[in-house]
Amino acid sequence: MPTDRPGPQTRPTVHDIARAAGVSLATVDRVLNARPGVRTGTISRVQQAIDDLGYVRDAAAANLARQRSFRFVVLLPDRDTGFLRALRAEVAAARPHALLDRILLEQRDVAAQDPQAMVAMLDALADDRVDGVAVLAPETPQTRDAIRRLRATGARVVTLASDLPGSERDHFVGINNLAAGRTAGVLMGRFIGPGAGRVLVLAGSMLARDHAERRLGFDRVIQSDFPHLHVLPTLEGRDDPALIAAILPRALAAQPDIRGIYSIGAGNRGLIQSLRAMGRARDLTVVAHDLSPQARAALTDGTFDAVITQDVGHMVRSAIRVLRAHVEGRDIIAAQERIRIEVFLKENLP
Amino acid sequence: MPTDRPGPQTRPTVHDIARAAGVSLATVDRVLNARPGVRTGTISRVQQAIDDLGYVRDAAAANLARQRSFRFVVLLPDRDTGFLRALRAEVAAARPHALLDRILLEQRDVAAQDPQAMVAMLDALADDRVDGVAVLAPETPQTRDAIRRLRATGARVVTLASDLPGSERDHFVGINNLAAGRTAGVLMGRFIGPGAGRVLVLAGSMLARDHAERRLGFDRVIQSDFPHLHVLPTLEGRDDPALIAAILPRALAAQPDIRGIYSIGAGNRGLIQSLRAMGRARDLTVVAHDLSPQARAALTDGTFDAVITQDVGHMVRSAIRVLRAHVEGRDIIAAQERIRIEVFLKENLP
DNA sequence: ATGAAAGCGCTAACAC
DNA sequence: GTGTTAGCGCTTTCAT
Repeated sequence: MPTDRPGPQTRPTVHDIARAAGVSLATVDRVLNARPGVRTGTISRVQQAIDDLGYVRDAAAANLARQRSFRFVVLLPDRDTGFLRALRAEVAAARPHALLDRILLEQRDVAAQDPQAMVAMLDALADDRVDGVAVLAPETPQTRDAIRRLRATGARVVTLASDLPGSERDHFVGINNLAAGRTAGVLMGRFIGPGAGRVLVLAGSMLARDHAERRLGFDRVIQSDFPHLHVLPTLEGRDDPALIAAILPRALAAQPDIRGIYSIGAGNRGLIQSLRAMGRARDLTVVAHDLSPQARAALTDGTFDAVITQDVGHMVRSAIRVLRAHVEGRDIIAAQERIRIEVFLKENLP
Repeated sequence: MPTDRPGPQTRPTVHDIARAAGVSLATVDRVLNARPGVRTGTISRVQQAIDDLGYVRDAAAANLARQRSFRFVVLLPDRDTGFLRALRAEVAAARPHALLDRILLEQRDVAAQDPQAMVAMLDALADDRVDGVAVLAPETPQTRDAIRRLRATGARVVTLASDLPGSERDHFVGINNLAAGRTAGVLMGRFIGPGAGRVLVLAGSMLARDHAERRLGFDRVIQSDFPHLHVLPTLEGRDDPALIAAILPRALAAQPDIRGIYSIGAGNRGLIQSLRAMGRARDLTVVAHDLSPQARAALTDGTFDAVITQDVGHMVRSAIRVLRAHVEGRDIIAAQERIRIEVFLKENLP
């Protein structure tokens, strides 16, 4: 029962267009690339031939002839979290593959505690000749403006992990963090079950848009679907194991009926250490983000109950594909660039 | 703080190799493609030059010169389930993109109720000249052998969704179904909570390896982590809404303490209809597979509690990439071809 | 405004 | 065995 077989077709080439339109290759090329110096009448004749023959440009051949190469830069905060470490590793892993496609991939760390550093770096790239930039930056008016300036130079920009709406970036590579927070909320609510109680929320910093969005989604779900749970104000651990080890026991002691912890962002190492030290690893329901080696271990031994992740390798490859498509003026396959909210429990670890 | 910038390098070409080794382009090409007719000494001289210069072949240029085109065929059972419908749609959607890479993509439906049909089709393809085949077939010794015969003709084969170990297929495109079953089990166990009860399992047919593996993973997790739950023998609904509507109420009536239903495979339409008709849509914990429009609606209105999915678009694109890499003798990026077990709850629907 | 011709990196006849 | 040469489909000087 044959269903769908295309005939063995031979695609038309620029030669076919040239012959059909009665012009030379050069003219076809000018029309194809919307270059000036062609009479309107000629343009329409060529366009007609293109449409008639159903011509589709061979991108590989075009790139070969063009000898075009791309320079893409990935900008990351210079912190040392599991997530950023993984991101850097994936960028490094992607470099040789990118090189095969004539893409030079650089990665630079930007001082995270200095708000001006990122702006300075973006402005430097605007002067430098760079084709595309993938950036993970906190949401400030200054970074937004710097990205706008960078875009104005013709460079393409994607935001990574944490979006910067209003910055005129071309694309956001990451998960829907509101939905991720909702997912965390429903896992927390259903795992804790019917009894009332409080939930502690731990975050690196609320300046990052991704963290703020997760918190919002989490709160909304708990409020609407699990009203018997009470979510406490965010505890900012600044990804500092020592700080977390100091504030967490105090917070747990202050409220005796805490039944769950939602770890919104970086700082899992300190959280895990503290929980184990306090002997509270098993009785609390803990939902965290980012499947680092530490988080994986915590999931395995029951310290964590669920970990929500985004595939960092996918993000890096997607950022490269999207930047390239934008530079070449091609469409992207939206579904392929959708970064998934992945849920891991002890039982489905890969 | 610059971290990682490669210098603006120009890749060596075949010309550079030829010059360095003191041979002609043709000889370089012979060595590169392991073609016969080159003295051992010459081979090693060329190989030396390749290594010294760090030459990497430009795949795009090679394909252009080679004018090679690929014929890939996707073989699917001729049933009309949401999953297969989605798979067909994705194949159709991928066709134009594939064509840009000189890949002719065909899709054929094979009679599902006739065990010989698939074998006949595979053998027909073995005679036909086809470069790659992606197949979704039940696991029988006959299909295994037919795939082995097909592979022997030089065609590359990937199994889709349901694996056929021992068939010598090149690759399996799909999720780890044992892990998917485990995931379903833990969601079921944790959502139902501490009280004892029974769980009904509904499947299309246990002949399919993917379904059998899911069942196994599910049983194992329930047994080890939720021993207070008792899993009943599989109810085979054959994806027939009428049949399911007939057997489901009987099964539910026979055991009063059924608290959950695990729908392993096709047949969600009938399940949803029956649950609504019986008024049991809300009180039972239902975990199902494959996010069809019906399943999505059931999740939204609370009939389903969780749906486990594999991204069908990803599967199709992955199958094409993998087949092509195998035909061209290239490596695949394993992480990119990993099909994820996705978990959807009402709150994190995309 | 248009065309002829060379060439991108690689492959494949066909000579020698 | 090895080399010469003519492309693959497209772009790009440089003439006209």
